[in-house]
Amino acid sequence: MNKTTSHNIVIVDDHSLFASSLEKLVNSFNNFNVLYHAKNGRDLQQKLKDYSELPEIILLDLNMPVMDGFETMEWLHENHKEIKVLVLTMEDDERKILKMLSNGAKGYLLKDIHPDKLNEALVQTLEKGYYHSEKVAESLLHSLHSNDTEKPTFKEREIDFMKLACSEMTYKEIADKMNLSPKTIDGYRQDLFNKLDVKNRVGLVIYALKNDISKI
Amino acid sequence: MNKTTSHNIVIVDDHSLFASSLEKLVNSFNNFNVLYHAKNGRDLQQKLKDYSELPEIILLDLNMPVMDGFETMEWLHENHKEIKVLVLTMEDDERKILKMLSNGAKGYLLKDIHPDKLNEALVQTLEKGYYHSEKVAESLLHSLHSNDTEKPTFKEREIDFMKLACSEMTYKEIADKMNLSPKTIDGYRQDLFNKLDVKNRVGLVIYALKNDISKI
DNA sequence: TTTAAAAAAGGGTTTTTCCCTGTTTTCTAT
DNA sequence: ATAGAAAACAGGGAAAAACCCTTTTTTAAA
Repeated sequence: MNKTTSHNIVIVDDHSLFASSLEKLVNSFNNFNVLYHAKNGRDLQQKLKDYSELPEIILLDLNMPVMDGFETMEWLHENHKEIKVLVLTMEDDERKILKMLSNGAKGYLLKDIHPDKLNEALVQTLEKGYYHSEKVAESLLHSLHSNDTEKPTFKEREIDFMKLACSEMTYKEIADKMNLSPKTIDGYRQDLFNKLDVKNRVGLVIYALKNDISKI
Repeated sequence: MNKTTSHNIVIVDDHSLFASSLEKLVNSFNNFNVLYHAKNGRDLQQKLKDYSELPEIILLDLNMPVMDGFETMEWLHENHKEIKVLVLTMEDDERKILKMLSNGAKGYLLKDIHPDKLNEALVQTLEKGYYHSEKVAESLLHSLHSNDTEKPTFKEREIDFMKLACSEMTYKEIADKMNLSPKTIDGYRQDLFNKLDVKNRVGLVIYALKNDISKI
């Protein structure tokens, strides 16, 4: 492996064990080299300044403290359009995939993929400028005609509400916490009851727990 | 690094990207060598048979399809007591920690730890037979203290009621099903609220699920 | 700029839940 | 048998949840 021909990668992930492990893997690929990794978006901003060399590709996680993947993506799109970003996360939520891709991500990879796929993604991103797995393509198509009876899709705020509903809080308290009127919460509640075909709050709680929307 | 003095590790994790990455990391440690990785418990059973060499330490994830970490731990404890198991997961739930340790796990590590900690854990597990982080020690102590205060005892009918409360039935419907007056049910409800220190039915449901009184 | 859709609120009613306070029945131990 | 304790039953009233229908505000799109 010749260092002069190798392409620089940066990993952004708060799970340092994963990041360190991933670094070894990426370094083992032909012509790829991990410059450094950052714990979150803020950390990345600092390190992009501190290091003279810019990466060609950033592998970006979504769930991070301080500055998450969404914010980071927006900032990179504004300030470093030349860096190609591949999202690398466990979240296979359709909404999130679409959000990141429309914010300029060049690809969306799930953490349970085979290492060869990652290598392929990196190579293809350099060559073609993007990489889209079958899964992502599927999601995109699915989102176009999602009239089927499968898992309903939730809005961000609905998910927030469901999580809070899985607690001893009253709806009024939930409204306060979400900075919304109790009436708006009542609207979310009603929509969810209809959408999920449940009769009351306990039914909603059970649904949320069954589908890993909330954990106890 | 001398291969004859290096200790064999096996990784059990369905996230193949993480597993492959972790393999590189572990191989980079002094005197450790990853034999192979398995996608789940079933896969592990097969590979333990197929390979002539047994690992000294298994790094085990919890959330896996087909055969999860809990089942796998039980099986290993029955059939391969000589292999030391370190749980490596994202779940920091106290009950899961206790469950795995009482099933014979030699340590419990979170995936966001620093790589050095993993190295330390592996070394210590070989030397002392176990590795317990501060977090795990905390959980154990906490569970001991909470042992005295809690664990209320339930009557048969109270348990029946709790199970039914974890459904969309109203108290009236539960009363019908249990052949009791709604007011009697109201009495059970009240007693349980006081006994368990919960505010409302959702609190009761969460308690019942957490303590395996009811399953969903 | 008009239009349409989605999100957020409001008003008002019924049902369920919650909580306090009791009475009656059942069981059990002396 | 009988007092004491637990279990079952119950009334009244306040609060929360559930339900339904309408209106305003925000957002995105044509």
